[in-house]
Amino acid sequence: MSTPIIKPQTLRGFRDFLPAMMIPRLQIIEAAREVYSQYGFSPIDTPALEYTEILLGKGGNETDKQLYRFEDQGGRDVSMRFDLTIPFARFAAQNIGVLGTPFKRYHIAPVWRGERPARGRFREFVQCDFDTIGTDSLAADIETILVVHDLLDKIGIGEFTIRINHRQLLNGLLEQLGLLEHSKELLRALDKLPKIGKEAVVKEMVDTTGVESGKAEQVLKLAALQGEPEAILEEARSLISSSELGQQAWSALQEITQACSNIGIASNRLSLDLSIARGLDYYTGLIFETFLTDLPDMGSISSGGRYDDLAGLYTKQKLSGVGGSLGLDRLLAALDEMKRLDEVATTSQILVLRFVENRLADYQKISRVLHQAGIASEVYPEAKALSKQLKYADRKKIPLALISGEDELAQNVWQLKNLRTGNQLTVPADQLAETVKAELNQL
RNA sequence: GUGCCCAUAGCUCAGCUGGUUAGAGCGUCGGAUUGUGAUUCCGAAGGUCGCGGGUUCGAGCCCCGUUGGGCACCCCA
Repeated sequence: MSTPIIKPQTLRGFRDFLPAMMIPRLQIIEAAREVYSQYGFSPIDTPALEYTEILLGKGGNETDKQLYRFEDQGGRDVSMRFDLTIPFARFAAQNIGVLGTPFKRYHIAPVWRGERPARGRFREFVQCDFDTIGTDSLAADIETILVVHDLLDKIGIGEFTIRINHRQLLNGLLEQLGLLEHSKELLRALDKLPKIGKEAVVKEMVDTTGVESGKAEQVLKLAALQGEPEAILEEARSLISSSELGQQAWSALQEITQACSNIGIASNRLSLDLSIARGLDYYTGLIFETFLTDLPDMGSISSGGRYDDLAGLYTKQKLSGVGGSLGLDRLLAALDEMKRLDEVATTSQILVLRFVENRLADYQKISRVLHQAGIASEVYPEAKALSKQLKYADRKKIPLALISGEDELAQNVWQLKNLRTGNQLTVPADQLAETVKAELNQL
């Protein structure tokens, strides 16, 4: 009787990452780090676990946040973070004294939510957040849009649209209509506009708040505006004219859209969409979501906005800010579906074949020479038939192979084979690194 | 958390109204080819039909539960 084996399985909504998925994953993280750094955001990290009271704050309950919550070995009530913003609020409250303002950070890390998994939705996923806190300047709002734009552009995910809106514009409208007290329900209904349509939204508004359907339709009138940002703003002007907050929001949106346009953001990539409401209640100003043109139903792959009191729960110091988040795993699910992921199974650029068994040292030595020249090289471990070794390179999609037996070793030359083209060159040892580099550049 | 659909070899799937030893393609491994891969040819391995229970003379197929996946609500990256 052998020992019964334990069924290997991962938890629902949790996943393994094979090299073919992990390599593009790291490429995106690398792209995000580059763009964030270029704009002056600094990296930080925080613990995966926090005191539950920190994460729950005042509003919201445990099931609302879909928390993984438990008691630790010391009897503390702890939970796994469900986003990076709340931990950042705690972090800022605790550390802003030594950091100073304005403070710009980025944070790339996994978060956990015990919600039902679906397409592009997992229980463990990585967010790539960036925020600027300690300034009310619209410069930071504009920069936030630029960062999202540059990052998605760099990743090469195809066409996308960043849809922006402003919380106070909606509130201004509600104020003018005398509906401010119902803003939460109304905004939640409004958020569903693209999905369920105008009539259903009006119905939900009436059902949940008891407002007259005529007023609900007026809310929709603003949200349903389509077209160029300038035109929409022009239309919206009169709808919020009696609200001071609304007018401020209006000016902010105008400044943001104009700045983006002047800076050179393509007009199809930034649109004003007054139906965007965002579920999260801490947003108070600019809000945005980003959709892929080819896969709009994947949901927003990057979203964020401005808040005027990030850390009010944890400190008396008022910290306003603006930021965004890129959903790495949702983005990867989209890339996967669009068949835009490279089929790469290794990072090696060249495979050194172990042709002659007792010449291993020569093969490892040349591999190190390549490493020192910045080339990713590996030596096949066994002196199997060359066809087997080449097949390994094939499967891993390694583009080059280095083949040398006794004859070449005696002459101090190497056979460099390009596995994509089948071409083969005889290269003297001292020219190998540069020849390999030249070959790689041509791929 | 509620409702619905799905689960057969590493992958994609076939398997008739429940009826003997469960199949294919691709992949893997070995060989044709002891100095050259992704083509071709030959051969092999690999499944307690997700798991547990029930109905039945008999279950991959029917019923219940459970785990995992998908879709719609909900929420969101």
